[in-house]
Amino acid sequence: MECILDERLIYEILSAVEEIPEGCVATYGQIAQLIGRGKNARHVGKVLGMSGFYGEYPCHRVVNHAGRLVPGWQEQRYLLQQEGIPFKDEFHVDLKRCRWICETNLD
DNA sequence: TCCATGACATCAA
DNA sequence: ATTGATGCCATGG
Repeated sequence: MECILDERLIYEILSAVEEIPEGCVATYGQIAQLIGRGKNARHVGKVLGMSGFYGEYPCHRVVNHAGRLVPGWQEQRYLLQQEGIPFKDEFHVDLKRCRWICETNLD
């Protein structure tokens, strides 16, 4: 298996994602900041895209800054609704109400 | 090294 | 809401 990204980065990202509590969602940028890499938001998405290869993670609880769901991944909406995540419309969650507030992130 | 790509972020129209 | 520009950083050709 060719290394896609630094093993450490992958570990940090997946660990952070695993911390997202049920009923909450986090943004890519938020996860990036959580692991001390605010600039690497894009890598978060990249890793999540292969998260299934590393194990099972609640990657459906990660959305972009606008609260938009992953383009092309229909099942995500279903999964989030099962957890009671509030939606603004078909493709956007209501970040104001379900954004994960993490102390590590608040500092 | 240069260029393209990506489940992104932020700001300006 | 949508589009474009810019920033960011790792990976791959």
